[in-house]
Amino acid sequence: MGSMPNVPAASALPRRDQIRREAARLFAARGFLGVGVDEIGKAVGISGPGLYRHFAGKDAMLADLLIGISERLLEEGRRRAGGGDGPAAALDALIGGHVEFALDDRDLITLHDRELLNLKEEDRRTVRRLQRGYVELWVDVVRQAYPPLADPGAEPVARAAVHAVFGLINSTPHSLGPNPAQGERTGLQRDGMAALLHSLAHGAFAAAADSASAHH
Amino acid sequence: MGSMPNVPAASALPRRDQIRREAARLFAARGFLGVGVDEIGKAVGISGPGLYRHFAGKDAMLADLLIGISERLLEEGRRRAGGGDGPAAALDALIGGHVEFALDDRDLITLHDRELLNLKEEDRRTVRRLQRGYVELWVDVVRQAYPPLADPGAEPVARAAVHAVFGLINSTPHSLGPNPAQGERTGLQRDGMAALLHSLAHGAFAAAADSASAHH
DNA sequence: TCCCCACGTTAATTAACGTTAACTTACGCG
DNA sequence: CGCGTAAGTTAACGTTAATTAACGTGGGGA
Repeated sequence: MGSMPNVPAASALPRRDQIRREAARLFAARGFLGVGVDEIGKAVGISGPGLYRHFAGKDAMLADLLIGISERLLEEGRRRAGGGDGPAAALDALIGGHVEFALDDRDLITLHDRELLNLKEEDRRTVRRLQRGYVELWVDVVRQAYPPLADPGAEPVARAAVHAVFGLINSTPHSLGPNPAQGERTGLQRDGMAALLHSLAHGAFAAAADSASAHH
Repeated sequence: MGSMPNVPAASALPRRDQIRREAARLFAARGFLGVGVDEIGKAVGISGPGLYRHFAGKDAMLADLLIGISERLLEEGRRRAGGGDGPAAALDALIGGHVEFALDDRDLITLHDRELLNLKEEDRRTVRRLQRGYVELWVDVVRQAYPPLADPGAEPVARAAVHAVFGLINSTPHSLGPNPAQGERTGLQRDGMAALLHSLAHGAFAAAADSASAHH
């Protein structure tokens, strides 16, 4: 217990992270219940129950992935929202961060709202608490950036708009083929898609603000 | 074979439709692989293998649901797009139809892009063909309604925007609680949500058009 | 040198699930 | 009246999957 001889340096990535990556890929491709532990094991070069040296079980892998991504989103969101260049810049930073995430960690984004129901109650509550915090962060920033949404009666509108924009940005897994290899498939490479999603998000929020100011 | 004595009229809904509804509800709540046939049976008042009198198997139920919804979407989409009052009205009608669908058939919308991977190859191809047709319909109408998107180079932008707007509208299952009982929970009842989603969709398309005209 | 522990392996256990078989019941029709 | 068929029932079968047990191995301190 008094030594830390752990400097892998060989396969560049600790076993645990390697398992995380492959599990995320497989879960995203065929669903949590659709992939067996043997399959995950084979993907990292060990076989089946060997995984239990690194994770308490299949459930624990999913929980680790979902909690991890939720924490990263919230943390990075807080960092970006606190950029201190005014609400408009903060919203821009939030959108940019979420878009980056959706484009670069497609597997996790997919799992994030697809496999919540396969978590045990406690982990599900943890993830939901983090998600709620992330949504609140966005709602606050959006309402500052678009004054019509700051009206107390417009709070549900702002919240719904935030959820809708998440759906919009998270739709990229469906828009691009399942392979992140080359980005040249249907036209529109990564950066173009990022810019477009950014515009769409802004357009949606602006429309929400118009809608709110017209309604009252 | 020469008689049609089938006028149920008792439970208002033929068994087959009752099974469809409960299966959709359960699949949406816990995932296709997460619910057993016994559970579906119990939900309709018969037990387990009795379902095999109405469907060839669990897979067949899912296939029926996904093909059914895809056909309905495409058919209704074509009807609405052909309203003949110009491209702007056509797009409006398309958006309205999809929003109605997302609000009134939440379970099916959820399954539609969540359980495609649990279909057998042939059924999956069928669903994808229908989905592709639906997307093409939208892309055509959007490009007519927003001239900057009609530029040949803007076709991928239009397509991506359509996918993103689907994600936006389909996000309603996450926005509302799991219970469609009363609509008064977080504020924003059904019609308000419908109007908001409509505005957001338009805002997103307008932004896509701006983006495309700025880029060229 | 020895031994401990991280990291694997294969075999066994247990539970669940989809599907089929065999059998029952009610009822519309010739 | 009698019979065929639609619609169920329960029991049994075969598979698959997650987890646990029991066992192996190799390398780094004391």
